[in-house]
Amino acid sequence: MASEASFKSKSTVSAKRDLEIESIDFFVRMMSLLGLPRSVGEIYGLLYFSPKPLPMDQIAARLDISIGSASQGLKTLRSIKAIRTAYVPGDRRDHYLAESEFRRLFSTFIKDEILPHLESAKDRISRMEKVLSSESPEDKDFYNIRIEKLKRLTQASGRLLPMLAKLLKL
Amino acid sequence: MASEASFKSKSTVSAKRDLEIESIDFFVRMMSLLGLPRSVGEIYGLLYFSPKPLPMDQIAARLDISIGSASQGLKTLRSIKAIRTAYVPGDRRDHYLAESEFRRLFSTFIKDEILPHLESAKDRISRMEKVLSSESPEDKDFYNIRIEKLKRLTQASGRLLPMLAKLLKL
DNA sequence: TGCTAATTTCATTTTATTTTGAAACCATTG
DNA sequence: CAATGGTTTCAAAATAAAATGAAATTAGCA
Repeated sequence: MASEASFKSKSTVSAKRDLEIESIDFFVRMMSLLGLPRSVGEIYGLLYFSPKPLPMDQIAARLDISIGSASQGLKTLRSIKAIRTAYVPGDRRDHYLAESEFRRLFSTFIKDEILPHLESAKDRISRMEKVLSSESPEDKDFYNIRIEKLKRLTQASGRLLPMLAKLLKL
Repeated sequence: MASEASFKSKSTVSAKRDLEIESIDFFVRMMSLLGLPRSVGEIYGLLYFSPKPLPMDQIAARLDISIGSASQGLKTLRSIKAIRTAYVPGDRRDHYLAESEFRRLFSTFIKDEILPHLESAKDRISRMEKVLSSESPEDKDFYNIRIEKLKRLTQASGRLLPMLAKLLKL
C-alpha cells in the first residue's frame, strides 16, 4: 500500500528527522546519567518526539536495533513508567507513547532505584553501631563521629529525596 | 621491625575490620550510584574509617588492588575533593585522608558532572527551536509543546541543582 | 647532581554490560 | 484449533569499562 494519504515536502520530513535526532541524542545522554543503557535512551528519545504511538517493530527499524533490544528497552521504560501503551484500532501490535511528564519519571526512579539503597544503608549503620558498642577499640571517638556522620547523611537523603520527587511533580 | 608500639586484643582488631568492611561495602554502593567504579568506592570506604592517613601502597595492599588502580582511584577522588593529602613527618609518601563532609563531595559532583550536561542541553534546545521555526511541519503544535516541556525541565534542573549544591554546603 | 623511592601513565588483559538473533512462547483470527 | 503475526527470553557475540603490571616520569634526599 502506497502512502498516498498525506503528502510531505522533503524539507518538512527532514525537519522532523532533525528534531528526532536531537531528541534521541538528548535522551541518550540523560538516561546514561541515570545509568540506563544507550538503547533505552534511544527508544525514549524517538517516542518523545513522535506524534503517533509506535509499535515495537517500527521502533527497532527506525533506530536500527534488534527487536530483542527493543523489547528489553521497552520493558525497562515501562518499569519506570516512562512510556505507556496506546490502543490502536485494527492493529494487533502494542503501540507505545512517551510519558512526557518527567515528574513521574524521576520520582519513580528515585523511589525504585535510590530509596531501597538508603534502606539497606540504615541496616548497615545499625550493624556498625552494634560492633562498636560491643567492643571498645582505640579511637572509639573517631569511629563514633564517623558513624554519626553516616547516619546524618542517610537521614538527610531520606528526607531530601522524597522532597525532590515532590518538587518535580509541580 | 615488630609492631611493639601498641598491643591490640584480637577482638578489637576484628571489630575495626568489621567496621572497615561495612564502610567499604557502603561506599562501593554509594559511589556506583554516582557512576563511579568499584575501586573508587573501596578506597573511599577504607579511608573513611581510617583514623590515620594512609599512603597509596598501604591502600592498595589492604584492598588487594594494583597500585595502578589505587593511583587512578585516588586521582578521581582528589578531583571530586572527596579526599585530601596529609603531611606525615619523616615519610616521603603522600598520605590520604577522607574528606568526611559529604556536602562538599556531592556539590562538587553536581557541579562537575551534571551541570555541564545541562549547558549542552540548552544549546540543543535552541537548535530544535530553530529547526521548528524555519520549517512548518504538520503537528507543529505537538512539537512546540514537547520542546516547551524540555525547556522547563532543563530550566527547573538548572535552578534546582545549584540550590541543592548550596544546601549541601551548609 | 645522581640515586632511589614514589607515583603516574598507558597498552594489554580481564571483567561486566549490552546487543543480537534465533528459538520459544503467546495471542488473535480465519 | 491450526496458522500466523507479535513478543519475550536467553545463550552467544560484541562492545564498553575497569584493573593490571610494567615502563616512564617525577620528586625528595644524600
